[in-house]
Amino acid sequence: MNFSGPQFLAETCQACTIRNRAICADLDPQEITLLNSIGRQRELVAGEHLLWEGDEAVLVGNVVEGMLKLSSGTSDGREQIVGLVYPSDFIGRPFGATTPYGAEALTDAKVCVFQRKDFDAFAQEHPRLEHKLLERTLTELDRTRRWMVLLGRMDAEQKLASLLLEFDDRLGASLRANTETETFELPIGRQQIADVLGLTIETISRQFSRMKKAGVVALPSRREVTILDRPTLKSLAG
Amino acid sequence: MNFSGPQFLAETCQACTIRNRAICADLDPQEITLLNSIGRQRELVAGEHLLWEGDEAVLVGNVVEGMLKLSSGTSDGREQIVGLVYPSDFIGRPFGATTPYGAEALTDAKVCVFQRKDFDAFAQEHPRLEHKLLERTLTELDRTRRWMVLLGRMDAEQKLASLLLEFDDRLGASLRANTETETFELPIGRQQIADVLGLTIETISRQFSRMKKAGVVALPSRREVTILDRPTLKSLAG
DNA sequence: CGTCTAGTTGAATTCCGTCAAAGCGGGTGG
DNA sequence: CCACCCGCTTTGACGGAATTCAACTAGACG
Repeated sequence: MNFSGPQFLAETCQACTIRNRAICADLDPQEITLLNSIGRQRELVAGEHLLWEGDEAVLVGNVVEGMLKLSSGTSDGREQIVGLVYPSDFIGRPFGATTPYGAEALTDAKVCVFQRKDFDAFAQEHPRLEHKLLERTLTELDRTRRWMVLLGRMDAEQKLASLLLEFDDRLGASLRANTETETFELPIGRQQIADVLGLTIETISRQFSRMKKAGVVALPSRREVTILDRPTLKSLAG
Repeated sequence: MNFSGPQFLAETCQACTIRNRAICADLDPQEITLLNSIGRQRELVAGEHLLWEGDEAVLVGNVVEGMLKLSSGTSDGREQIVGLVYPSDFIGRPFGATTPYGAEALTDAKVCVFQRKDFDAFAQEHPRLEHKLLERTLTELDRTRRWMVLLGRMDAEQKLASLLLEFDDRLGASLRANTETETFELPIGRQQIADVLGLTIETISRQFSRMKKAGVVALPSRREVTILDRPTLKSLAG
């Protein structure tokens, strides 16, 4: 089955939920059609890899739905998550030989993918696209550097509080059960929270328990968090 | 005194030592002249700030000589260095409202600076420049993410060993006393090494002492390091 | 020669990691 | 429908690595 015909995908693009937030925003209809002709939608199930660390960089894309993690392994087999990728975020390494980190779906996900060399060529000829990509990359670099402060200078409590606030912010309306409550669904399990924050699963668990006992959050289920006392949570985040 | 006349700077650019490594490489003579007309050279003494964290982003530039650090402070007054900037590296935050971290000269330095809005406008009209900047930003993002693995998952010994190897690599010929020895000059003091690695000055000092005692490095002076046993140092870095 | 800053070293403490065991919950098969 | 199982999470006890606090030392500079 081949979905890469311009016709089919042009329609997909029109209906695309991230159409005006992703890097393809601002392209004119003709450019969109052209971009369509080189890309295709790909569905990932939770746990499926899109990119493997160290592989040749063959794919780039845009996340349409779901969440992915970017991660890098250490020599002793542990892992550090170096980025979380949300809908409308760009993924992959254009203009480079190898992918310096793996990308794995955390939830079922939908990604609009391109062969890197097709994308590179297209980008070179469409400065507006490159400009969007540049802005996005600069923003991502800022975010990554803020994260470095977290990894380098914060204790376990500050790290977890910060992450919960970030989830609450970035998942926003999309994954929140409804707009009235302060409850949201965690996109990742305890082990991966640990891998994001540079801690162990036991430390995460203990910090959750402490926050629960202190009445700052409630944990209706393993994958849900309710913020009971936002000001305190913010102060814990430092 | 005004150095911003096209004439003067056009000549400066021709003689620029980083001319073919920085983002201005690949521009044609006409573009260079134009770029000159909006930029100027600025000399910094060690310790001088080029950008303040949180300030409005007014400046961007290229480092010509010397080294700078990018850093972000924590609420309790400690600091995390989020990037080291070497000659030919780009510095500052184009297309953004505020500078998310401070930039301070570690050594006396020479920087080719532009008003951000002038640079933004120029970049928008010169896709080749934006492309260079994009490549550079992508590379910087990769480097930053590798650093996250270091901050999140390595112990003090691995962190310091990794940093020494990076210095040895990146300072290369430029700051190395001479090409035959394994000695190089540290661009930063103990406190700032600690701020790079997310550790304290005491821990850095102890790790240096351990490596010295183990015969892996020698420390001819506070600011010099000699690598005596590179294979072991590499294995310490993990 | 004294002062000042940067770095080193030591002792006590704290936080987090490690190891181990038990608890929970969702799914499957009897 | 229930019992069992498996993976994930929680909790506890302990040890170790890094921080903290504090005293001391080495150079640099007047």
